[in-house]
Amino acid sequence: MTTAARAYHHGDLRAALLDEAAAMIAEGGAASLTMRAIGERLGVSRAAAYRHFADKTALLVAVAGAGFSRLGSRLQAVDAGARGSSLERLRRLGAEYVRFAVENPAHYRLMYGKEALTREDIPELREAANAIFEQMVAVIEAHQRSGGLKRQDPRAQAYVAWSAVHGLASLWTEGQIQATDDIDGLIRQTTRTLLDGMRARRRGA
Amino acid sequence: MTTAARAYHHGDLRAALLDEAAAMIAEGGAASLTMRAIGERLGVSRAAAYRHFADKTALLVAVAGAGFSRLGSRLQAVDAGARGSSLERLRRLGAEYVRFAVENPAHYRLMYGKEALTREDIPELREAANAIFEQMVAVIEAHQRSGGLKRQDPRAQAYVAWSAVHGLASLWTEGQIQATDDIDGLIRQTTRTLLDGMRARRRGA
DNA sequence: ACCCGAATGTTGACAATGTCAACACCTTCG
DNA sequence: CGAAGGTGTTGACATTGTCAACATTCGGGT
Repeated sequence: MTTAARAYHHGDLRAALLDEAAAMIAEGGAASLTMRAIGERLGVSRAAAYRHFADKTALLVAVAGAGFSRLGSRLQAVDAGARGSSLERLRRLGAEYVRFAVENPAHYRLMYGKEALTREDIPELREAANAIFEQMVAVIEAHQRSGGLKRQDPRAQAYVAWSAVHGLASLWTEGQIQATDDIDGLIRQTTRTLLDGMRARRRGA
Repeated sequence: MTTAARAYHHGDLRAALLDEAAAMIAEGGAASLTMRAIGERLGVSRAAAYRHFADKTALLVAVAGAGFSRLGSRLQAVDAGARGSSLERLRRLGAEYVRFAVENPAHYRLMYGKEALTREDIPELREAANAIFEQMVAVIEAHQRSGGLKRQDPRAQAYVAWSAVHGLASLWTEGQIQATDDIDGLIRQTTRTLLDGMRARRRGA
């Protein structure tokens, strides 16, 4: 069966490829991942990977997909174990998003940067990214209902929120933010500013 | 002299290369730009470009650099011709930033996405990106003084603002935002929300 | 236990690409 | 006008993604 865990020649090449690919990307960026090199590192031949992935893009897509899963899980975990005020819970969620990127910069870049992959639309990744987005929409809708947030189109508001956290994550992973800066402080300030602009108010605009 | 406009064999290959490279990137992404293809399109041989750029990366860096210049000019122009309230002027500035990205998606990706280039740090681009950032810092400082914005570390506040606009720009250029969405509305909502979170208030935080 | 088809893995080969070296051409300047 | 250097060309090579042909191993049916 094509499912997954098997023990043939190598043991479980497919899983090993995913792991190694992620490792190589983390070490030297997506560019350093070559089909020949990954084979060598795993002690198989250059073409071995083609028995498990149609081409290099497919491998990268799979790695990115795994990243989306992990990110989704982390967000869900934080949301589940949330306590404190509505806004503070939201803030933690945003912070967790950025933290994922900070901890897995190369992986995050792969997930959201088309450049490494082909320029074609890859449905699998679009769906994975979309799932993350829908997660955000749902949370925001909930907090709108509970009165913490302004009542606006939840999708639009989710895009705004996503922009803020993705922007910070992206700037960081691209090395645009001076390394000397205090990223945790920045995460805090970004999420706070964002939510301050999104929260429901009694008076003025 | 190595300066610029000359009229040798080709005319002005260097400039032509920059133009054509930008065009190719806009058409088919950075991946579609190959040294051989650009030569062919310009009617020169594959190695001709090497008389003007050390390698492919150098060409890409130059193109990206030109992008930073254009972006800087646009921001400056908007800032110069600003009218309206302090916050509205800032908002327009942010909107212009995103609009640049929306109008030049591939170019913007090249400018801020390391992936297309080598993973090494390219001082020239770091400086160019930094110049844009400093521009933001200066504007934000000014608006803090004039009382429109909260008084916080201007650099940190600039990072927050940059995150918001870059995030939106980035999500858009990466195709993460459904094409059916109203990008102008989104730009407006994002910049408004951001500034609402950044602005000085009379009462409670 | 044995055989067969499918699943895996290997090697050889090819095309595309970045890049360098050797060579040719044109311009400018003394 | 001739030398020097700037500019462009061609030939060649290493790297890489990928496919085809071939080899090996696993699992199941007899």
